[in-house]
Amino acid sequence: MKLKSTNRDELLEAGSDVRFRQLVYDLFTISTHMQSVRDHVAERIGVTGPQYSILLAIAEMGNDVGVSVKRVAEHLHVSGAFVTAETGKLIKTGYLNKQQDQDDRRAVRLTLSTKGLTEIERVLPELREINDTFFGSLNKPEFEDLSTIIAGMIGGAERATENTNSDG
Amino acid sequence: MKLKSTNRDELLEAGSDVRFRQLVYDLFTISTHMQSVRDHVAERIGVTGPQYSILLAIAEMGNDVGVSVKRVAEHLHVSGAFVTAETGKLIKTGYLNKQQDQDDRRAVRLTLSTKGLTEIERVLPELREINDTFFGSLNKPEFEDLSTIIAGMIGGAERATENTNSDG
DNA sequence: TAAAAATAGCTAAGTTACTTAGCTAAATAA
DNA sequence: TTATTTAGCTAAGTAACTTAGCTATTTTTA
Repeated sequence: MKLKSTNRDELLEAGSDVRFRQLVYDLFTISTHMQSVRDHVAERIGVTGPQYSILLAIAEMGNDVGVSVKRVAEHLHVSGAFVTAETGKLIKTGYLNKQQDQDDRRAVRLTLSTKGLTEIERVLPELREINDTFFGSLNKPEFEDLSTIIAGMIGGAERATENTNSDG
Repeated sequence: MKLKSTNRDELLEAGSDVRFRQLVYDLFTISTHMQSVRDHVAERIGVTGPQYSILLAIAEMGNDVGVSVKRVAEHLHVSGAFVTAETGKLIKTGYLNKQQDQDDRRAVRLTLSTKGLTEIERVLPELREINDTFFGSLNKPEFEDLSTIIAGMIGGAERATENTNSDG
């Protein structure tokens, strides 16, 4: 079976794309494991995986002022409706607070509650341990190379998927 | 907000894990885009994303002899039941063939049908174009570094998730 | 400045991609 | 030979989303 999934010489070895395909497969595998970690940590603090992502997004993007549903949705690459639904649950279970944005009264300011903050902090030591195992193979230059290379790929990844939705 | 999601000095910059967290976030983003590509290519040949993964797994793992449900499930990190269900649909729609394994009559040998093979090949030129955009930022040494680093991470990723299921 | 268009969020309804549990049949180990 | 394990299948359920359509605002434009 000849599959040859790239034309670029840079990604071929002696004309073969075997290493390239292995890379794609490995990236999938890593991503699966990253999801498992996230789900595990989420479970520890009593929320689902996606809910944990939402809590973290708010923590990272500005828990002081609060974050809109839209910003969370864009950050996580999910629909606004989904964020509305899940943040609703997180409010009901006491992890989040929500206020109307006084500058734009259509919008909303989501912030972590004390419970939300506490729980995120409570799980941090375990998260660090897991991450240190997960990324244990990386030394400093590898970490830096990987960061740089992966960050550099985002643009291409976006461009590659742009024309991928709905056209002929 | 101090989150600090790793203890390892190698992953910190001036004590901050900002770059590390960005890496984790970027890996998630890349993986989302990879999924989009897969779903798009799948749609082109008339199957769902997971079904396309199954077809590819069989193509890669040995379409000549045929592949068991179990091997496909392990390769894709999904349950056997799911592979049974999806391959059932792929047989009904004519992309796959299934025979009993004569050496182990509990087991099964899945192979691509002519249609399955043809469709995979028909979409290859477009897949190559997409991949070349997606991975367009990589030059040869970057590709090699990335492949090596990511491959090296698999073990740690597995170890990190091992104790992540069900224990206290 | 009034009307038109765009934007933020919410609700309802649906879909997809899975999983677990329990079964049968065959293979392997005790 | 019996007990255990393994491969696959079926049935039932669930989590994680999506789209479409609505209302209330805000922004644009004519």
